Amino acid sequence: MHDELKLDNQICFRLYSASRLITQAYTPMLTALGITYPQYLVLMVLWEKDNQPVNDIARRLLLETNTVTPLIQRMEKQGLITRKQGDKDKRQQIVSLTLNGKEMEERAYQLIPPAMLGKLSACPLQLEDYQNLASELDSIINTLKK
Amino acid sequence: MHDELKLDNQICFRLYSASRLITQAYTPMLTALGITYPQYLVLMVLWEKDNQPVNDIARRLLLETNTVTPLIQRMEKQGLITRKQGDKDKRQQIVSLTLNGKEMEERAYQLIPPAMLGKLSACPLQLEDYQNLASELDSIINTLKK
DNA sequence: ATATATTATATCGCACACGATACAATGTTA
DNA sequence: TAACATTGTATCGTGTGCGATATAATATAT
Repeated sequence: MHDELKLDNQICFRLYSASRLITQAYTPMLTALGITYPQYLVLMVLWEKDNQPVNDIARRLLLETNTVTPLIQRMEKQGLITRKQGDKDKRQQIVSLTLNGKEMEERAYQLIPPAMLGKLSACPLQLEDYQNLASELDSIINTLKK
Repeated sequence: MHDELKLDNQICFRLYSASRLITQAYTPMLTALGITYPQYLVLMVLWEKDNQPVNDIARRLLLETNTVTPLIQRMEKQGLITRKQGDKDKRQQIVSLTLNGKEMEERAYQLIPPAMLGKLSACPLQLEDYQNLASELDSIINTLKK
């Protein structure tokens, strides 16, 4: 038995588990808003800057466009965003928030941060630990992203 | 614009991205072995302890059995594992490694750790940082898991 | 200007994740 | 022991992720 192949020695398994568990923790609040976690990510991108082409959204989220295209198609059906062909570049599809999509920001702000604080209140990590964690994750992300 | 809803302030988005990127980094080696990352996780569980029921594998990976069942069905088709009904409890399906599944451990050991070391060689994190990261992720995992 | 290469998006196929549900085997209780 | 609850696995439906491919629009090069 090689120690390198033990589950408990794998950073990757920890990342995979932590990512799934924290997404699961978001789910009840997101369900109340009628959205999924990746849809929430797209909304956050658009709340920061509206009217972006698919490509920019995908790059911001480090996702492929063939993941984002069906995602925003579902969001369009749900009335959260609209799409229109770009003016300068007719290949682009510019994604814009609907009123519904814009109003969801305030509801998310009221709902999600306090609920997540509650869910992580039993976690022994301090503010400093979270900052370290963020910095370590950024190192890994920057090393591995194209 | 609420700071709490900025993508760059989200630990969850970092976890989600780091998890995807590091899984992507594994993919070329796993493809060479003919398996996926979740299948690799199941193999690691069985390399540590063979002949386990579906439920124990799922619990070890913090996954639901309705995720693991189709996963091991595909692995059975590929000849990596076999399933047989439990003796004491006939509801259980005991999952066992085939010779092929057993032999993959040595191939994985030769292939994966050195390749991952290479891919992360440009990462500025030191051994101590990885240990901190593991510990911080464990805190989050233990807080959120059932 | 035209042939060629690149880019932006979309479609398809496959493998997860997971909520909801079904069902048989086991445990529990009156 | 008969009725009921629980447990272990499986099935189904939906929504990602992503490799492979297609297509139209744009950029580049000759």
